[in-house]
Amino acid sequence: MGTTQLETVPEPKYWHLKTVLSDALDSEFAVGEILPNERELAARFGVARATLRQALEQLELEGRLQRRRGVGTTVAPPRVGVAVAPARHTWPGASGDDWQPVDATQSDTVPAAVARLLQTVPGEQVHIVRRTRVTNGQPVAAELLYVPSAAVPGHTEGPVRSAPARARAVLHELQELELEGQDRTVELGSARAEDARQLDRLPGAPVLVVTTRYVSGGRTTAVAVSTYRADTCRLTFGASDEVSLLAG
Amino acid sequence: MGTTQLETVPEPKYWHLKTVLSDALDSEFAVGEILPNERELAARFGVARATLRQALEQLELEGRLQRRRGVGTTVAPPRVGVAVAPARHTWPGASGDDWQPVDATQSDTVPAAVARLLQTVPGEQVHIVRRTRVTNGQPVAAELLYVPSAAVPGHTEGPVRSAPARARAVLHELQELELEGQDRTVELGSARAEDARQLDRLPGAPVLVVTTRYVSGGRTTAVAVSTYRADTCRLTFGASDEVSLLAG
DNA sequence: CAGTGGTCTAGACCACCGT
DNA sequence: CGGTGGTCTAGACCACTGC
Repeated sequence: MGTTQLETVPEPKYWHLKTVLSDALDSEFAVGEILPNERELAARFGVARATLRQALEQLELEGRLQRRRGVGTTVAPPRVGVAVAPARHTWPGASGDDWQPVDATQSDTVPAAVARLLQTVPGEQVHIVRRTRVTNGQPVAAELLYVPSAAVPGHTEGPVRSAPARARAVLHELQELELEGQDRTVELGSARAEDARQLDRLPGAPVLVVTTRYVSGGRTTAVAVSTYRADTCRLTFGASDEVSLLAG
Repeated sequence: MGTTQLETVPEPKYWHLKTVLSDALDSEFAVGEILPNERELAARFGVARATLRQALEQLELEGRLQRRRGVGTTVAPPRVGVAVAPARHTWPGASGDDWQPVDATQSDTVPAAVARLLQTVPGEQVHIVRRTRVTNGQPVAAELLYVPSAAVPGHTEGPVRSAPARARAVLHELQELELEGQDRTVELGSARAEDARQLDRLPGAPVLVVTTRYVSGGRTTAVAVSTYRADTCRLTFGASDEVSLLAG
């Protein structure tokens, strides 16, 4: 450094910091390694802690770092590729998907965006199935699946069952229907408090929200809203995961 | 409030603020309307400006707000649905896509991730085509398309052409090849300086990075890295856009 | 308990936009 | 030029983790 005369177009400090840290991560740190704490890093770079944190936040957003309160900041492993669109259209809960049913409830109020997709009227009963997706032992996604009760009029009123069993019952009924099509949207969101808990993140953490519409009998029969951890996930669409192809 | 006994788990102020602001946006503001400036809002809510900004940042991330330096904070329109995966596989630059070629260069160095996908060796020449995607007059995405020069050995050495013409030449050559397949990944990233300029955002702005692999002749023939504005875009995959279906 | 990251404050200055 | 959002500082306290 010395007498820095540079910065004709002053680059924000945190931006420059991010670059420096990023290079250091590539060359001097191994995955899982713990970085010095924020106060020390800030001192080492001669900036306020808030500025240092701005750089760390960006790197975390890009999946380079992982920070945990009370523990420290570690170097994150490369993002996991998670398959979102299987080769053939299938209902959620079809054999082979790696989602785990959590529970199921019934409600007559759903988010406005979901009601619009399902074309339900206010007050109409809808099953809400919660599921989790786990990859390599890490939770990567939480899902809420909305199915109008009218679409699956099965005899689910049997004896009291466990929460996962109720979820499985709804999913099982879906398989009976003919799936005519599906489409998806992906957008950025922030984790609601409940999702955050499931994903082992703080509320507000960045997530990729995948909304899937399932079409059967000429109408939207189910809507799944899946929230994936944006810091650790790379969503894959199409033929196959990059890794498996390169291995071939 | 009064003597708030609630909050056994105290909710952060900025989180609560975000909720309050979000509700206010729904009920009291119209799209495009300008909010009071940050200093005034902070005073009105009795918090430091930094705290207020934390809430605004989240709302901007979710596409509810739009902030511009020197101008102010406005209520954002709903996110635009942009089709990412067409019904049939096509090469980039096929007639009908709404990308605009910007320029094309040749280089022997590409990002490591791209080189891995293309299986190019260091030093191998690769065409790099820049394109922009514009929807409703707003730039929504910037793209870098990488094509190994060996894959398109056409006679592009003709007379000097304009930058867009060079780009079109490469794209045109691609159409001649048979496209055998493609797959995509979507992940969260932050805008590089150059992308940020094209997208009319500040560097580091959150973007959705779509990486498309085009397969021809049994190998990866092209890789497109498209960065979409995460604040304004909702990527759509599959049959069709939600809007067009609901309209039917 | 000590140490970590997360939240919050009250200020300052800068870069940018429109008038 | 005045007003906006963007950056930065130097502190403080809190919530969580692990020993």
